[in-house]
Amino acid sequence: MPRASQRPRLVDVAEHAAVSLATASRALAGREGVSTEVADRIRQVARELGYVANPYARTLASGATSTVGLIVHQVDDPYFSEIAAGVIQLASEQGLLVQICQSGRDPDYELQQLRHLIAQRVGIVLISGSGYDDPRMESAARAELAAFQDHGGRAAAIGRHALGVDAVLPDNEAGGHALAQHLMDLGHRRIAVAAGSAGLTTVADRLAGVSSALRERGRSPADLAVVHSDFTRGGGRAAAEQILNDHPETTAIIALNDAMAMGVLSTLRSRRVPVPTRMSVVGFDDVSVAADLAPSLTTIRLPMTEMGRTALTLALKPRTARPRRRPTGHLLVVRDSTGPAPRT
Amino acid sequence: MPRASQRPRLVDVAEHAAVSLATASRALAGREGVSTEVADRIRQVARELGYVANPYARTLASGATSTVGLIVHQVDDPYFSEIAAGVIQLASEQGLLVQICQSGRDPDYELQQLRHLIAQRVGIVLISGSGYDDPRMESAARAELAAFQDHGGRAAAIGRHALGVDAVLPDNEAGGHALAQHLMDLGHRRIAVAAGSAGLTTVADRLAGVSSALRERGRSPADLAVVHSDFTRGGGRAAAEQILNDHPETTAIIALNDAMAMGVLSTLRSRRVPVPTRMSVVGFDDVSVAADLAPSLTTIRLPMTEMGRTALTLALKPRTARPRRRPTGHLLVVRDSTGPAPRT
DNA sequence: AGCGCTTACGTAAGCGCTTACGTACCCTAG
DNA sequence: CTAGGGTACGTAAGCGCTTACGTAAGCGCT
Repeated sequence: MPRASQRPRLVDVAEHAAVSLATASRALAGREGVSTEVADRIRQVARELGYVANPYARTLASGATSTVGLIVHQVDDPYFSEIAAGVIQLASEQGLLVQICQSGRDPDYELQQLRHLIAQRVGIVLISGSGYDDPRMESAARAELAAFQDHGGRAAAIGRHALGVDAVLPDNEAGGHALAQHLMDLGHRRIAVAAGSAGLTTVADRLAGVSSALRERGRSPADLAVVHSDFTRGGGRAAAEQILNDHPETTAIIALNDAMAMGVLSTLRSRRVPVPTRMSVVGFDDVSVAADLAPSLTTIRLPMTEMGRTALTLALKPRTARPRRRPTGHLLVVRDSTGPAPRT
Repeated sequence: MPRASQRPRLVDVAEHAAVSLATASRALAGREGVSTEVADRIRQVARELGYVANPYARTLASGATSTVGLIVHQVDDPYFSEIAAGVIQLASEQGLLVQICQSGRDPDYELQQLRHLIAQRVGIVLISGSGYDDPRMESAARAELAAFQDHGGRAAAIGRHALGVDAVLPDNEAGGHALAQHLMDLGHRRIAVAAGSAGLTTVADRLAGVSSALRERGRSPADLAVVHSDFTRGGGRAAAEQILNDHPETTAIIALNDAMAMGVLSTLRSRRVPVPTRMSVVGFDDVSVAADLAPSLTTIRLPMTEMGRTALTLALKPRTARPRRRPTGHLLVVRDSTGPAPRT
């Protein structure tokens, strides 16, 4: 078979520089044992020839990959695309490539994608999105990741815990707490929650924060109407419909992410419910459009892009005995979608 | 050196099936020259062992990569994230992996990313986003892609022409035309355009459509105020400010993409300019949030996700003598951001 | 002077696959 | 019964790199 590519190879560089393959390799890798003089010559030749190492050969020989696999639920969901942007930014700065996969919010498919990425020999796996309450699924993923890391891979989770790997985690509970407090401060007593799928840990955590805030003020959790749907705009619309129908006394809706909040706002608009005068709405995440909605959305800001970068940073460091947790800051951003509770 | 990975190799499969390496390879690749009986046995063994081919070794040996490189301006821009979603979907169905790069709307950096992807030996390059009017840049990219394709690579462009590769292209001119016509039908006479960077072909094309529509109705292009900024929300805000200040007679703003339209709406809201009663606004692309804005946005719908899929489909087909062009449909979607021109 | 140590480089053995080519076998035709 | 040709499989040569190990030269030391 003829050579597949016409690109210059390491031997070409070595020949031009009149050294051996090994020396050329060492020089370009910046490793010890090459005099600065020779190393400079080799680098010079490589530049002139436009030499770029073949990553396939390199990986095959060394066993060390330089590509990172990123699993998100959906890239066209702003929450995930902002995370992806952060990961890609940092990866690009580090000369790494990012292979991206969509799980479509399906735990089975996600596990399959994870296996696929590992089989493809990526060096780093980043997995984002909420975890699932399904213990079978989580332990399968955990086992897969553990085996992966035992063979020298590195993994980190974004916004997700309990996988036995390093994680960058927002304080979902505190965020939920802050939202509920904000609404209670405004005098709201009948609060409804538009929640994502019941099986998600993120949902459970954010909800727990909301409940605890109510409890602290002596409210009964029974005062809280929780409607489960899914973490999409469509899910938000559905949840809002149900809230309006089943809990007409509601004066404030906590959507557990911004996508749902957008759906909620959309339904309220079409049902001619004025926001915030008749109904306050809050979201969670602060995706970049949140500020441009009408009314602009009160929400909890998470630094998604930074979370992506941090996760990759964690994964680039050597593994520690116990998985690390990097908390992320969060911030209540008050905008125009919340206001005082209407007089009854 | 010890073996890098503990994963089963092809030799393991071959041994367990009591055949040679070559036969095992042939059987798993589904190539000729293996009796069905033996092939079945090999596949069976492979399954039992959980064998997955090492893509690095495979690529090194065969020279044929199975990863596609995708260049976008920014993944957290909904236009691009929807395209990316389409590409990733189809790639995943085909067992391909997607390596994604952000050019950050910088032609130099984009060229660099392109070179990097090619150096990384991806098999397919998809490049999206507008082209640049800079002939030096475009011809450098074109040359790079031509060389890449001559060495067996495949490339396709999304929403971008003149690169000498297959392209899936919306009819930007017709879209611009339709928007202008829609506004004129509503009685608008003083129309302003919030355009992206002047150097982009997409901007030129969409603008040309707008101008031609005006000309057909006997309007002078001088009636059209064109403000250049960039294709982001911030750019839309800036453009809107300038339009309000310098062209107060304007009753309708054509934003040349939805991101800018969102910025325009945001500025109008803060300046208390009612939409559409005092000012109509249209966008271009129909990103998924466009329908959820307040007011919902009149815009031209482009099938971004499908465009991503189509581009990959094109790239998976053998190259033709002349680059193919796949037009995409477009559709004027009338929503609440446009209305009759106010009486003067 | 001779010893060992370090330094700088070369040699060559893989990494796990694909594939050109060689070989054994069986079938059919002459 | 043998030549010719097809089929099924094995052998081995790479793909372009990394790296363990070998070697030769230079150094200081006793």
